Amino acid sequence: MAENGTGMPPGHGGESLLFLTDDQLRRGIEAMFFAYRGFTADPDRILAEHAYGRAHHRALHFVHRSPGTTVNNLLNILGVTKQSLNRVLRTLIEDGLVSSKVGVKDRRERHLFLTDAGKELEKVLSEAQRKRMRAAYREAGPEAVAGFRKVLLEIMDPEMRKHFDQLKDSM
Amino acid sequence: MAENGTGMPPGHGGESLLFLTDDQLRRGIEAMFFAYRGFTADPDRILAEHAYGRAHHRALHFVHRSPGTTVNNLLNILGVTKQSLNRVLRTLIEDGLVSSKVGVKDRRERHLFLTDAGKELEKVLSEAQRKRMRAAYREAGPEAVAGFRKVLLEIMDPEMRKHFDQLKDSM
DNA sequence: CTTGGAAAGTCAACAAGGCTGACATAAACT
DNA sequence: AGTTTATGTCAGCCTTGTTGACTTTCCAAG
Repeated sequence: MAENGTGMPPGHGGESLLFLTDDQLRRGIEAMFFAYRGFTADPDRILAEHAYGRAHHRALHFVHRSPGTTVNNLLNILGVTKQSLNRVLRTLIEDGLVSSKVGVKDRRERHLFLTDAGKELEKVLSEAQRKRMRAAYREAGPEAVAGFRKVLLEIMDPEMRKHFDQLKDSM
Repeated sequence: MAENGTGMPPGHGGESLLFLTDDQLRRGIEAMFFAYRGFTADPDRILAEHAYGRAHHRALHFVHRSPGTTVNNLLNILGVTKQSLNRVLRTLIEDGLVSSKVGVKDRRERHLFLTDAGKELEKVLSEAQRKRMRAAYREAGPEAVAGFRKVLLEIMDPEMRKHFDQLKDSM
């Protein structure tokens, strides 16, 4: 036992592989768990006031991010079934936060946009979330932030990484 | 408009606050979202084979981490209601993965332990999760990992941070 | 010693948000 | 004309969260 997870005996590897020990990895896993709770806490509180959930927030975020995106594209980004997404999208459309427009080139497709009310809520939600991230970034400093981003990129599934990189273009 | 989120006009602040722009923060938020999906993907697959969910994984993790912990302590760490936790705990106990022992000092309390079967499953789950984290850490390098941990700490709610730090002691 | 209250468990009911399967429609492609 | 694709919708199921009400056990303070 006393497995260090590096596949090498402890004490070997001159480049100091101590950050790859099982204990260090376990701490990172726990940090991700606790941090994600904080990450979603502020938007969750606001959403609850509007009788919405995290699923609505995600839809608002990505429609805001890629105005005119199709339902299918959103499906791939969010990684849920169309039935799940549709339920959320339908309420957002009914409530006048999202508008759905038939495609011009391919009229089977629906292109999604935020209405003014949708932009309003998205802004409130994202500003609450950014506020916490901004404070965290400021405390941690630019180099820590660079490392943070670097590790997160590596944790992603390749397909999710692809979506993440594609969003970059429209920034 | 063109709000940069720093509360300062763009171009000011000699210490390069570019990493605090709203766009940078938004990228960080998206990275967290996509990365968390990857973070949970491997355990989720294994759990599905056993007809368990993420809630079972969390319970197994923290009971493993703090053997003999009480239900109440677990409640605080996980941040759910006792009814939610109880449902999960009950199935784990019925399935012989967790054992619950009446406290000696305070006999109202139940102290939770993993059985051999519970330790087995916890190991499979955590090794799957660590495998991905290990690869990510290795790719990103020790300095990035330090930054990653630093930012995650800052994102946590103070109360969650407290729990996180308390776990450290028993490591 | 009695009683108040904390810790834990249980039952019931409900909601969000995942899932599958089946089916409809419209439009594009071959 | 027939097939595939994009979308929407209905029905039903599961997990995991919630609230509220109630019981049992048992420590501890009056």
